Amino acid sequence: MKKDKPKYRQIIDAAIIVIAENGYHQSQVSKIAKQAGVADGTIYLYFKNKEDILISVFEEKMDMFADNLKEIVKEDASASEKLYKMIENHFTVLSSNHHLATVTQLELRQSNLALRQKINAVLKNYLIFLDEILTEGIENGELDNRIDIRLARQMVFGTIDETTTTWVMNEYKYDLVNLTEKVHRLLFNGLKA
Amino acid sequence: MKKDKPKYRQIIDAAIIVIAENGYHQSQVSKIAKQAGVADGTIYLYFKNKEDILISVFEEKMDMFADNLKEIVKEDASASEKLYKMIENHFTVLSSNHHLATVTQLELRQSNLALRQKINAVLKNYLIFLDEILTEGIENGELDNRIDIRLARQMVFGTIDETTTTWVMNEYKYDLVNLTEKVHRLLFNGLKA
Amino acid sequence: MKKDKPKYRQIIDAAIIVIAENGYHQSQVSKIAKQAGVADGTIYLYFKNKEDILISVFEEKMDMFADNLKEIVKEDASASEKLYKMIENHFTVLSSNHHLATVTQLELRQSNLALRQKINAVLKNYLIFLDEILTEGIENGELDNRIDIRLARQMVFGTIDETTTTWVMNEYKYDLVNLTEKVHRLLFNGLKA
Amino acid sequence: MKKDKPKYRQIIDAAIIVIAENGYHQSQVSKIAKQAGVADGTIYLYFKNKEDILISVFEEKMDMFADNLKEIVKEDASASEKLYKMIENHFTVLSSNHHLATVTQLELRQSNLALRQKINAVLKNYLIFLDEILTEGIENGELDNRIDIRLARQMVFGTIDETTTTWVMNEYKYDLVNLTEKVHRLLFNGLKA
DNA sequence: GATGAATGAGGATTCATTCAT
DNA sequence: TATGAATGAATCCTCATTCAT
Repeated sequence: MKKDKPKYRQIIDAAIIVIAENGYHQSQVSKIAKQAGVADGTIYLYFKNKEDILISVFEEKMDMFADNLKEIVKEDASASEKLYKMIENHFTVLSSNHHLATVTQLELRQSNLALRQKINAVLKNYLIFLDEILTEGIENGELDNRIDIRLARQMVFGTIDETTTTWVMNEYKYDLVNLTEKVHRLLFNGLKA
Repeated sequence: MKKDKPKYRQIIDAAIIVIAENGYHQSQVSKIAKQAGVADGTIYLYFKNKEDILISVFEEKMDMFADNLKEIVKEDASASEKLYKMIENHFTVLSSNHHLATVTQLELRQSNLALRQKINAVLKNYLIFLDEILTEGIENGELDNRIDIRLARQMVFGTIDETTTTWVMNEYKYDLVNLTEKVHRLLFNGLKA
Repeated sequence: MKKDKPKYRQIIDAAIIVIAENGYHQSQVSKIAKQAGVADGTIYLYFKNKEDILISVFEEKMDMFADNLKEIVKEDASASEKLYKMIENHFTVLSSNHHLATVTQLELRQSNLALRQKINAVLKNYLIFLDEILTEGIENGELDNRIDIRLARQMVFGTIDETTTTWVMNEYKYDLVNLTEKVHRLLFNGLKA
Repeated sequence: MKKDKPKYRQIIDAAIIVIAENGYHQSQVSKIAKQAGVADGTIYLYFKNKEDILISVFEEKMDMFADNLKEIVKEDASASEKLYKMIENHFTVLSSNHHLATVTQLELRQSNLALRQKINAVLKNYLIFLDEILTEGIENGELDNRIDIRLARQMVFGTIDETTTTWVMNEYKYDLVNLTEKVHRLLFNGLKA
């Protein structure tokens, strides 16, 4: 499996650094190769093309979010608590890796539509778990049963995403994790029964 | 004033059509010129460069949103009603112009960071009016005085934006304006006292 | 018409020189542009792509052969005389332009199959006139009526071509036109009644 | 001797198959290695470089032609008969191996000049025997003593070659060996006393 | 003001060859 | 002998912008 070889991760990590530091349009394959300490051609032993590197960056990192979220969903807790943990996890992961935050919130969005659609497919995994939290909350009477799951998901994701993007655009100059409680309150108030 | 000359608007309108139909990365200056019925060089008599065309597209159209919103804010109505009208206006304008919706929600986001930052500056105008609604609502006791205005604004804008983008990505196949009430309820519940 | 503009011919002529002097595989577009005294991009205002330059080189020059041959065919002369003039014309044109001879006999044959097939299509024009000479000669009893036109054409063209290629590979060190008479005798003996 | 080891022939045979099926420009060393069932690196234990493989392909197969021709020359027969057998042999060998015919008539000609010059050196062996037939024929009065041996050789070889190439380009859809008699008549008529 | 021909910088990708194992 | 992962040089084409007319 290519993904288990050390060079695969080396290149993924190099891509995040290069994109964060140079911007999407200034991240040539040769720059990524240099940062990864491999030859240009080596990139193509592990990735089909440049786009494939970018999708892989997203997949690898999104899996981390999804895995964490999966754990959270499994826990024995209220929907409110799970939502809280989800927001906290999202903010914590990105707070601890500014490069990754820049890449996901700003740079990757400059990619073409085809790539963005693939990225959205990856996002689906994440949103499935969010849907579970919402469904569960409605069933146990904690959330308003008149809410439309799809819209609710868009509110939650849109708010988290917009909050994170604003934080990145303000160059991380305030503490993102500190906002968890307020964001949670806004969102939960909107959803609760 | 260049903006008042007919060719200025011709080019702006051509740009929206070309970008919506061909995608951001396939919208060469020569294509826009052809659609506008002018020579390539003429573009540069009205716009500094290509980026300037795109910013102007956004400015022109955003002004329409902002102007509408300004009227809404001035009305004698509750914060809830104003929020409702704002969402409704946003959805109505984009519903009536799919080209414009595609351009603002998908295509323009593929532009580089510099352009996106300028677009954000334009957005500020819009968000200022949103802030007014929120501030007013807090002052008259309609909204929870513990809410953080900035976060609230991000929730409102993030939700509207995410909802619109999802609608565009689903190729307008359901009615966006119909969602106004549900979106309003979700948001207002999150904000109310 | 692009073909009538001076830059079109400038580029064609530059291509012949560059290919003859550097070989097919060392004839980069930028080299041709430099030789032609235009920018790289200008090439693409006149030619679809690199292959199109090469096909055009062949077309332009082959037309010269075909035009001359057309005149010869029209003359009031025996098949033997027409064949003689055809060989003489072929040898004379290439003798007077060593660059062109190198390009058609050696370099252009290194191109890929697709290009060679297009070149063959161009050759058809030339061979049609050759067929006319042969048919006429059979009809007036000058040539053996048992000959297969297609094979005869292949003998004539194959011999002329092989003779020319050998001359180019020997670096033009003997006089090609001087061989006309001997080549004509060999071929005509093979064909005559 | 490397040539006697089984892998040497394996690689030669693999090269013919790969080139015939994929075309010269799509016949990467790795593809030939795979077809031969060896590792890429192994190729370089038997051949100096890629060009060396191609020359060897030609050498091996040309030797077959030359060996056959040698036998023909030795026979006690007229020049006319020997010429007939030579043409017949040439057509028969290539008719029975379409892969080889495609490779020698079309694909190998796409190689660079250096390779083609080496191929010509290999051809010399073949042409020496042809020269012998011609010299003998002149000496015994069968052929016209005014013919130029070099030109005669070019006519014979050019005609055979052009006939074969046309047959390959027409995708072997008629019988090449059937043309022997007609080709022989054309050529011999050109040469006879 | 208007034109459109000309410019030229910039980058993803392939593949023959090597060499440590 | 045999392997195959790694190397890195090399090039066609696009398109925003200019400027002579």
